[in-house]
Amino acid sequence: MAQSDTVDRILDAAEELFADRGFSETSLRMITSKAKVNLAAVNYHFGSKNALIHAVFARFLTPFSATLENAFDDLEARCDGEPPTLNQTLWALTESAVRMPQRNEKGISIFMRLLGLAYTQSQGHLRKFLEQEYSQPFSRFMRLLKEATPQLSSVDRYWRIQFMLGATAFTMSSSDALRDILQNKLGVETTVQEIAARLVPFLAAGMQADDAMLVPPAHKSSVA
Amino acid sequence: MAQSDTVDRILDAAEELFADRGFSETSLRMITSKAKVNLAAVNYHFGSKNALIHAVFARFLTPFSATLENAFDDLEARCDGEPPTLNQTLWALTESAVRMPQRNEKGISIFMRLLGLAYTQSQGHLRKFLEQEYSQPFSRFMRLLKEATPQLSSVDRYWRIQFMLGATAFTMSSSDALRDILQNKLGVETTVQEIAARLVPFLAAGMQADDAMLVPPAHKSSVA
DNA sequence: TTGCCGCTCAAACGTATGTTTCAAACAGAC
DNA sequence: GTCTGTTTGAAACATACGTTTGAGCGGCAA
Repeated sequence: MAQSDTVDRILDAAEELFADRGFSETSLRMITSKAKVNLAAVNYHFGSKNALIHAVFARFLTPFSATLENAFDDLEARCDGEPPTLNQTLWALTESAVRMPQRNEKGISIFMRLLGLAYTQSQGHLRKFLEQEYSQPFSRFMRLLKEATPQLSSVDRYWRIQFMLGATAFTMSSSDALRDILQNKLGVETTVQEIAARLVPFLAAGMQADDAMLVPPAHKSSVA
Repeated sequence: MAQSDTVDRILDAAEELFADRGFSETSLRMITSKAKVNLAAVNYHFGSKNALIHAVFARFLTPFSATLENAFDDLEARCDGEPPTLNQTLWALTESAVRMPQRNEKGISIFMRLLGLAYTQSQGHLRKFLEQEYSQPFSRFMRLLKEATPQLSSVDRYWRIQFMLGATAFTMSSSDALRDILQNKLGVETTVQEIAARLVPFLAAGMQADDAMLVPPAHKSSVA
């Protein structure tokens, strides 16, 4: 009761502050005062700030990676030997993300923004932690992508996967701000699910673009 | 002589360190010791750390935005009234970036990584600075995108532009790391030009994807 | 030469950070 | 109630940061 309350309050506050401001821009004092918890509690329960960062990620990444494995299991079972298509694979991923139980209404966008920060703010320890902790579902996703795009060379596929990651992490990480802008400019409401629904076709199309065009087009030519 | 030497040495060191480690993770003491310059020189010549960050961006962004305006002028002149195509617009942008005179061999990737960080590390002051300093070429680019994709609804176009920005900023902001990984895994060397050459077709294809697919594929729809 | 001004330098300042300490409060078992 | 191990609390610690200070240097005009 006492422990888990404090621990969870710290995790909640840290999660939100990290997502808002980044890791090194968020101090332990901000976290503990937002969580209404004593400063020393962080080091007592987690050991260090870096370990707290890891715990924040583990709290949502561990159940998510389990959900994702199940989704991949289902998908491969349904496909019965045939490799799943690119669209199926991408949808399995996004549906797993969207279906994760949310702690609050901002849940999924915090989730996404943290993932984006993890890749972006080159915190060596975090990268190492994520790699050795969650390599399995990641590798599996990569394998599915590979089987779904046999026409691509390894190098092309590698870069296009980075492009997908970037579009996803970036968009999701600032989806709140972007949604607000859209609301103000065009008077349109948008849910995270709708953003995902727009993102997936974009990614799939990019992933499957003709890879012939490795030099700038001659000046007149254009995409039909 | 004395002044410009110190100023440039500071800018060079800051540029490289910022690109390597981010802004708040880079201290003035790291910068001045790398530049072999006294600590106080930064505040003397630039006024503050934030002003130094602005100066680093201004040094390459000002000539770049001039180059870009010229490229857009040329493009629109060549098209003679017709709106430039999406590919032409994207290539005008990337070629302007790639052709910028480089200070050293890492020039362009530092340039790219800094731009990525600018979007990613939500440093309020930087964003404000860039917006009010370089809004013109940015707006022009947006207008060209709009004219090149008349088939898209405003909302679709809005989100796809965010996807493009994300893929670009994210990839560029970690292009060094990604290049290293690729080098180790597949033993392939990659230049920034080649990354750009892979990125543009990806973006163009995503931008022009069929926008029909706004729900997951049929089998077993799960988002209730 | 003298005086001045732009610049550099070592040192210090005030503040904020992550972490540690140790006493007090607490809970549950006996 | 007493003991025991766990959790909290206020305070301090050492360190790093951005910034400021004031003395000193060097070239150059008068």
